[in-house]
Amino acid sequence: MRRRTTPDAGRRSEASRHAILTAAFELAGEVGYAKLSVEGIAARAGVGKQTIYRWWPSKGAVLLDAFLHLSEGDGGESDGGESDGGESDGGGGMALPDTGDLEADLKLVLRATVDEFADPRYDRPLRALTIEITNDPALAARYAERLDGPMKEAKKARLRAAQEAGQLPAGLDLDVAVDLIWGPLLSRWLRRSGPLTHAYADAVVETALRGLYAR
Amino acid sequence: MRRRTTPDAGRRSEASRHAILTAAFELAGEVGYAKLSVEGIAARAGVGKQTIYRWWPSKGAVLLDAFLHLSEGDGGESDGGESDGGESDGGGGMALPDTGDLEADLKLVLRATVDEFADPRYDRPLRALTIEITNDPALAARYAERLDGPMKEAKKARLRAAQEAGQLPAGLDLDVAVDLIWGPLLSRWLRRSGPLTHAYADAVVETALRGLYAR
Amino acid sequence: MRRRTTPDAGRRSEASRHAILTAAFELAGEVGYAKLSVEGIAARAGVGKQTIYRWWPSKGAVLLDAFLHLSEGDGGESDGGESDGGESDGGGGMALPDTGDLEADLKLVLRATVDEFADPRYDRPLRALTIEITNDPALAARYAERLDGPMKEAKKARLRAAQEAGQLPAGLDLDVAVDLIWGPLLSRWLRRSGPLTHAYADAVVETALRGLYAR
Amino acid sequence: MRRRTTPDAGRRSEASRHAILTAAFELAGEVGYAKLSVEGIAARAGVGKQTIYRWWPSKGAVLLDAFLHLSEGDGGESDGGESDGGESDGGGGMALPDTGDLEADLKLVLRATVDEFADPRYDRPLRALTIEITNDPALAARYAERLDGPMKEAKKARLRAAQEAGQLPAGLDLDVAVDLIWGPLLSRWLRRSGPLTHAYADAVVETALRGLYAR
DNA sequence: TGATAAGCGAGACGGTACGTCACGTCTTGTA
DNA sequence: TACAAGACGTGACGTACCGTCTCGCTTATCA
Repeated sequence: MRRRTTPDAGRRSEASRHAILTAAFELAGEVGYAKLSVEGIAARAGVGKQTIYRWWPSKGAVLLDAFLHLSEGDGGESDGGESDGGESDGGGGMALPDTGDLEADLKLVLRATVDEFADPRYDRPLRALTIEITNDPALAARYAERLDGPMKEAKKARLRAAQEAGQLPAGLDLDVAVDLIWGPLLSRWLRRSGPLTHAYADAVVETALRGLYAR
Repeated sequence: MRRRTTPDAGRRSEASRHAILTAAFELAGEVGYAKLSVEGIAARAGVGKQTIYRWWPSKGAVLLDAFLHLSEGDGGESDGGESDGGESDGGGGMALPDTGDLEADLKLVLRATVDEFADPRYDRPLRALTIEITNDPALAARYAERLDGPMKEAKKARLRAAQEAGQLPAGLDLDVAVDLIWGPLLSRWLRRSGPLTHAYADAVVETALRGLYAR
Repeated sequence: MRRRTTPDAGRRSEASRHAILTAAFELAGEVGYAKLSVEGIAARAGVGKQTIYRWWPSKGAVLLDAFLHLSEGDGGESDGGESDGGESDGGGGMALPDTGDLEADLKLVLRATVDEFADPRYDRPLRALTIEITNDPALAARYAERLDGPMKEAKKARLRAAQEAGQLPAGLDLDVAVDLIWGPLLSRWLRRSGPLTHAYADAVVETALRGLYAR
Repeated sequence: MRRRTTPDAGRRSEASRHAILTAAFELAGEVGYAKLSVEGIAARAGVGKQTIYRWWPSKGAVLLDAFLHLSEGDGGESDGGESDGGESDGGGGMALPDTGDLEADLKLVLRATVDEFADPRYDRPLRALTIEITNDPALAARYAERLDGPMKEAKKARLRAAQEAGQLPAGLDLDVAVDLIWGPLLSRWLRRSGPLTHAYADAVVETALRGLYAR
């Protein structure tokens, strides 16, 4: 079901690739997931549909590459980098701020993410990508590897620094910790289950750090 | 010349309604969101497409009602409760277990949710519904009102009981607390960003209760 | 496939019947055959669809009765009936003009028919009826009996009068004669194969009377 | 964002075109006008509906091309003549028989047409086409140009030959003459207003030639 | 003179077909 | 050989009507 002969990447048109990724991201921002079509992307990019199908297995894969494209100078098929300081950018050599004040640093980052979610230009493409990932485990794996993974490493690195500074216990499971801080935001954003404000971001950070039991 | 008003619910066929909701839920479980079609639902339910379009504004609305239908004896357009002790069932007068041991109770509930997510029969319809909600604010609002809201109330009720028993501080923001406990699960489930196990559920509960700072 | 118990015509609503026939004729004139629907007729007449299906076997039957309705004071289910001096009106005891001058009389009648065909208010319903008849032999039979038959009798009566006056040969087949005079008009009208003018009507009459051979 | 211009006929699939025209004609013959659907034609032709809608503006246009297709080796969009010696075939370079005996020649042709009308395989498609033409002036124009026109020329050519041989008067309006001969047949066929026999054909020819007045 | 059954308006129902959109594949011609 | 262009078979969309089927609600006999 996939193309059988790997296309000659050497002949690949960089101009078309760039146009496609840009068009995909912009269209996702303008029309939303439901009306995002390969035909629309091809038309906006001034490209034949086949050029998309030749290089990407699905609409979601294009979208994922569009995010990768943004979060580096590019990076589509290169290596390395990824992701964001919020939910979509940052990555690679990217690191979370480290002023020594973990709580302040986390609030800064989460507030930035909240702002991102509030901008339809990012909110909609991000929702589109999230939906594709939700539906497609293969895409989710690639997302984890290329976008979320590096970002998660940056998050864990910041927590590990706090750990080493004695601000967090040595036995803390950093994967759980990261989920505890970023999971609430994500779930409220996706389901629109409540207002997504700086105050909420602050409250999540404070509560996650100190726990429900005590204050 | 066309009718604009709400159709006469008095003449509505209960048999068709039931068949549609059942078909929608089952099909979502069998074929997944991407291949879930109104035509497919109508065919499986033995119903004309128009009967779906007459009563529901979108595929997502059908799916939401299908969940409501499950979580009560029915209740599509009736009143009252709904929702679940995990993520999709439970509801109405439904309450979280209260043995006095908050941590154990929460672990029990989260483990049940984890199990639910592991069953494709629930995982897939739930993903489908989540995607629809992600795309459609109106549906999200109805979801919040009819399914998530009552569930959230049950969750907050359990936390409030703990608060009143002095196990949680009086000033705790219960909305944030609920997100802190259930958000991590949700985000890991949707993005498949890590294994979803009982151990993970336990770790989330423990960490959320005690906070990152201390162990 | 038709209703099994003859409805009680005694209880039949004359108001509804009238409204339906009027609506059918007017709608046919306004929207044309292609967009003429039973639902549309019912809506325009302020009548339930069932009331149409109860009394008529098809849309075409309604249309035929609408013409019958026009061509008498009414006459839908009564007897007698008949048609027109042109193509759609006239009828019952109706007779073609007889001034003694056959040629002039025929020209008068054919010119009137031409005028009728030029008025969309008659042209379109007439086309609609003709189409229904073309498709439905049973309807064609009823048309022949109720509308065209009486008209044809009137035409033949006029020709017979001429015959008796020695203007036409005794052996003339009047059915063929009628077709020869009215057929050309009909065919040019339906296929729009040429201009339909008074001059054309005159030429047809003259040529039919004298034949092609001689002038 | 949609294409408005004529699609690129250069890329058109001849196989699909042929299959569509054949299917349309056959289906019209089998199920009749009322049940002739674009979906049915597409299914029978093994073709997507869009391929029909891409190249034809209406069901009637397909049907017309199907007749054109038959009456030549093909000729859908090519040039040249077509049409029929009776009512649907013949055309182009086609000519009516000319033995020098006009009356006999015309009887021969009209009898052939009568036979054609008696065969459901031609009767039904012909009715379907006639209905479409009745409803659609644009289609009627194209019909006049491509099918009826060439046929009419052939008919007029035969009459002109008789004229030149002194069998018909020089001043005879050939358009009227053609209508006088073929109109009666057409109108009797469409409305089923009487038996359509060889005897009738003969009588029409004889009466048209000699006129009603004298014998 | 009141029950009773029909016709009636309304319109929901299971269907078929409409004409459109997008899918992913394939073909053609250009550079 | 990659590309733009776009036709193709496929299948779903959401809408319009089909003809059938209840629902109350008149209304007009007939017990």
